[in-house]
Amino acid sequence: MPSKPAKPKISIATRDPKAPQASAASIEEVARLAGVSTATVSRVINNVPNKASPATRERVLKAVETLSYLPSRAGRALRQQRSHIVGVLAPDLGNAYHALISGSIERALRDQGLVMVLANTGEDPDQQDAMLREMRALQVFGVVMLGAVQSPELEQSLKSNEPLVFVNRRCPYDVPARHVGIDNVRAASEVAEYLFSQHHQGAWIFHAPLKSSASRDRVTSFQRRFQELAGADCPLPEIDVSTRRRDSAYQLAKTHISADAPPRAIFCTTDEIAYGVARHCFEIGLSLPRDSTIFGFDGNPMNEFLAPWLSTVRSPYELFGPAVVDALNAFYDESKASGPFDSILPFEIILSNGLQTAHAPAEPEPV
Amino acid sequence: MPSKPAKPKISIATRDPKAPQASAASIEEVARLAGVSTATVSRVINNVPNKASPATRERVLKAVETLSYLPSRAGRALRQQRSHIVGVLAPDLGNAYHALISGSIERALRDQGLVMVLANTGEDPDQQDAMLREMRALQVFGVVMLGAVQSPELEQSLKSNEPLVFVNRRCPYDVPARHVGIDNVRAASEVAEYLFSQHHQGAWIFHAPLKSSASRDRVTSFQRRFQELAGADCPLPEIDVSTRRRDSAYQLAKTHISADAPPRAIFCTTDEIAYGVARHCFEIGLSLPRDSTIFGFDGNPMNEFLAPWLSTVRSPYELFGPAVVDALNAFYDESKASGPFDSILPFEIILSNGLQTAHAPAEPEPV
DNA sequence: CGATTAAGGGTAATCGATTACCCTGTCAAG
DNA sequence: CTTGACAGGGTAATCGATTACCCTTAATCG
Repeated sequence: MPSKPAKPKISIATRDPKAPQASAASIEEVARLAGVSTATVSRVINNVPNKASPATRERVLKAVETLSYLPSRAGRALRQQRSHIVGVLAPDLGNAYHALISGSIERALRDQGLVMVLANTGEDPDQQDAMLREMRALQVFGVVMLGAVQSPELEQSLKSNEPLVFVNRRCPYDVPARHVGIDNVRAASEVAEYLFSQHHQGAWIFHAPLKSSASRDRVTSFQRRFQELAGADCPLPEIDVSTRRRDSAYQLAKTHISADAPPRAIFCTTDEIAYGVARHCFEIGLSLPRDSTIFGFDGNPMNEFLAPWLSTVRSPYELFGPAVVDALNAFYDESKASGPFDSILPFEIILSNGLQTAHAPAEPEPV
Repeated sequence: MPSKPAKPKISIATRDPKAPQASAASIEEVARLAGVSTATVSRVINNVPNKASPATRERVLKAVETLSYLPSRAGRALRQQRSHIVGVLAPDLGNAYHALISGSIERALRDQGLVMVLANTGEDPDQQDAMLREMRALQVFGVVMLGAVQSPELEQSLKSNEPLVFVNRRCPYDVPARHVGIDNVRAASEVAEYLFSQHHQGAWIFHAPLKSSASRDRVTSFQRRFQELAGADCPLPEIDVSTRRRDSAYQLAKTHISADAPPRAIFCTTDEIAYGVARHCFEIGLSLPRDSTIFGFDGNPMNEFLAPWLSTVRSPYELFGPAVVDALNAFYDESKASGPFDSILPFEIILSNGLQTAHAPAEPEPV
């Protein structure tokens, strides 16, 4: 055999663009091949007990194998009035925190035979509403709200008791609703204790919009604990980064932080905000964490590589998926229907272990 | 009116966990309310021309509004043998590059009224196969392969001419297949030119597995161009990071790079790999980019904030979504069915503009 | 032995849309 | 006046599953 370039090990006949989509086998064909009715095939596939003898079962499974039969999701959903799809509504996949949690949720769903429809909502009520309607049209198994905002359809969904799980941020309406997240109050309190132990003088706070319960909890708990320790008149300047984006934080840091009197301690309610603040700090010649201790929230795994100067509260990303799936299943399990509505996951305080300094950017070199 | 705590502005009656899911209105009810047949309702909804007088149209739309009718996706999919779902198979949502591209694709799909099912495949052929089967069962509108690997079901999908679009990495089989990505060959060649202009002595290469066409193109093109400029005997040590993860790159950098003779130029085939290599460089006391020029690929937008020392080839994230949607639509458009199979997007060379140094990590401080 | 009960399995209704096919007017061209 | 063409709209088949209901057989119980 002459040696050939080996990259595509298996070669396929050239695709015929006009080849008809060989329509997949239906339950009818399986039934015919196995010599039983479609009812029996359905029962075998769905493991209905006492409805098929071992011999029949075997014949059906053999036919399924032969035809490589896959039940049509549409047929099933139409009849059962329920699909195996779970919608995940996330503010922004560009945010590592949301992307990681979505990833964790997807893996956990897959283990249950469910699939994830993922949508960016941009924290926009209209987009959130459009997607909630879409989820209804899909008759989803459940909806996961990663960073919900108030919106009419969300209200509607709550009223009709649709299977809804809120992640991280709690439900923006005052009704009982399932929730998965960390204990932001305790975490922020521990951060306050740590920062107080390092810098008794006070700390600056850069926070995301307070419409989010997570941001609120983090800010108020931090303030309360710090003032408990340092006295009520302790300065805790509060800067509202009106988005949750690093560039907004960067711009705000520019107007608030100057090299002559930099804050010795900075508490940011998310890592993203910390990145923006830190960028400015580096650009005015500060050295972190020597000149300022900066604390974030979320614990992006990338920090170890790119932001060793950042202390943060790490969320247990991999636990979110299973917890969300449990919360969804509870909607269909009579016995758990009124179980606990909150799933509080453990967090971890990560202290900066790297001393990293930056100088002002040089002029870009010409190509 | 007495002032009340204002957080949840709208209050909802306590949810009744046993409330029946008020089943949504069907096309039948709309037809009854409008006094027409379901056929007419369907035609109005789908804008079939010359099938409804303006008056009828109006009545139907009014009924749709009144009942807040939403067509069942399952009913539609069952009849049309095609859903409005697009599957996106990505190796890992924890990778910012994949997350950003998925986000862009989702937005573009939404603009077309399509929804995205997203799945992590972990570059595992078995998981990829399971998801490809799932996509068939869902009768998806199309499948987007972000980082495809060879697998039996993929072969099968290609053979049956399913609507498949490969992103970034080309199809791992040697058949015509639609592809969206940047011109890796040209990009790597330009990187080689730049690195040569800075450091004629040569460069080290850290690369992801060469099973990926993107990695192959980047490595071979870089080598070819650098050797054209520097001579064939120019040293270009090549280190295979067998995963595409930053921690693997970090470990390999540890065994290959020492402080006494660090490489003056390092070419990494992805930003993630560059992060791992850079971490080691920082830890042994190097200053980047002063001591080494390090080049990545992908252009994570976070670099501006967290890795200003990194030069990189930036992918136009926001262009991926529309390009992918175009490629998918081409499968259903007779006139475009045999159009160009490749959509090559522009890239941008980003040169490091920050000088940032790191010292070895300090002992973690006790809590 | 008769009456129950459980196992095994078939028949056909059902879910909610789309669409092929058919029918009725109207109007303009020839 | 006849003939088409076209607008407007209804009837019913169809997509592929699940499942309520029914039937037969065999085993069990008193």
